[in-house]
Amino acid sequence: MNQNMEIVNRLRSSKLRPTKQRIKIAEFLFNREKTFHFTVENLNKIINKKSSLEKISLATIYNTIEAFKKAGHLKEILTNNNTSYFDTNVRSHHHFYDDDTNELTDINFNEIEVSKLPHAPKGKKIKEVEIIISLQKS
Amino acid sequence: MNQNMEIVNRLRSSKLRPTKQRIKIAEFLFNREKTFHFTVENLNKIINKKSSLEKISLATIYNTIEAFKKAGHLKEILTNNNTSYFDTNVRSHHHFYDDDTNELTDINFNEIEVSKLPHAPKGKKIKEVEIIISLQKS
DNA sequence: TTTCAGTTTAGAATGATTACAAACTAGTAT
DNA sequence: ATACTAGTTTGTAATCATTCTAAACTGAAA
Repeated sequence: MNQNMEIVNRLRSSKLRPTKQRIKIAEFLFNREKTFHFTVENLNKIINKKSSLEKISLATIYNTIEAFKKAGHLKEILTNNNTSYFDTNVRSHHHFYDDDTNELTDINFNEIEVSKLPHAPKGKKIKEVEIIISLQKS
Repeated sequence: MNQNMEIVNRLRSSKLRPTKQRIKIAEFLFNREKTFHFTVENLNKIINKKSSLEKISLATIYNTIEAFKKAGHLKEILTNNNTSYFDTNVRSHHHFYDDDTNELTDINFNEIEVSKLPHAPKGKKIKEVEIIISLQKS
């Protein structure tokens, strides 16, 4: 209950009650160096692998991911695959999407540059600019 | 069977047998001035509205849209909504996506500009660059 | 006019996600 | 400590989009 304090505080400051399920998922997702791309099904398999003592229900994983997303700890990535992908890197950045393998890769922020942006329609403002570069075999 | 010739030829030149279902859908989609954004469910409702004499099955609509997409007559648009959106405008262009209403709007090609692109990972080449600007109430 | 590969169809199957209602629990007040 | 309550978790059912399937149908070539 000590190396968890950082995670617990992170949850508290997002008004998320630090339950053991949320702590376990948050530790898994956020205590890592490289950013992590995943689907819910994906995460479920890892979190609930046989060795896990306390299983977390799929519904809770969905709830938690949704809560983390709303709190700004996760970013949802767009693909044309009918599955949601999430990214632990919430800073503005973009992605390669491999149509053949369904794999996502980050694009380094300094490798892409938008020099001109439209203005939003009236009554609206720009929330986010997302660029996906889809790849195919060359 | 005359104002259809353009559509029929379009289908033929894509190696798509011009069946009455495909002709009907193609006429609806491509005989218009402004570009059209839709989901399959969307299109199904319009094509099969009560007044339609000959209904087209949902499976056929899915098949047809897939065939048109493969032939390059439709473009699939990415959103984080778990539904596929299509666009009759296949020229390279980008979109606003309104998170509140799930509506897509074209961004005029001269209103956005990418000045720097990453190179594709080895073995891969860039198929498409897609930019989605998500909007929220201001 | 026959033939057959390509197409359509209704309905079943699948996969992702959301809804639900009962059981549980973190945190607060007593 | 104890009780309380709103917030959470859970298993399961329900929903929604999409794909599969196998039988019936049809455009167009011979």
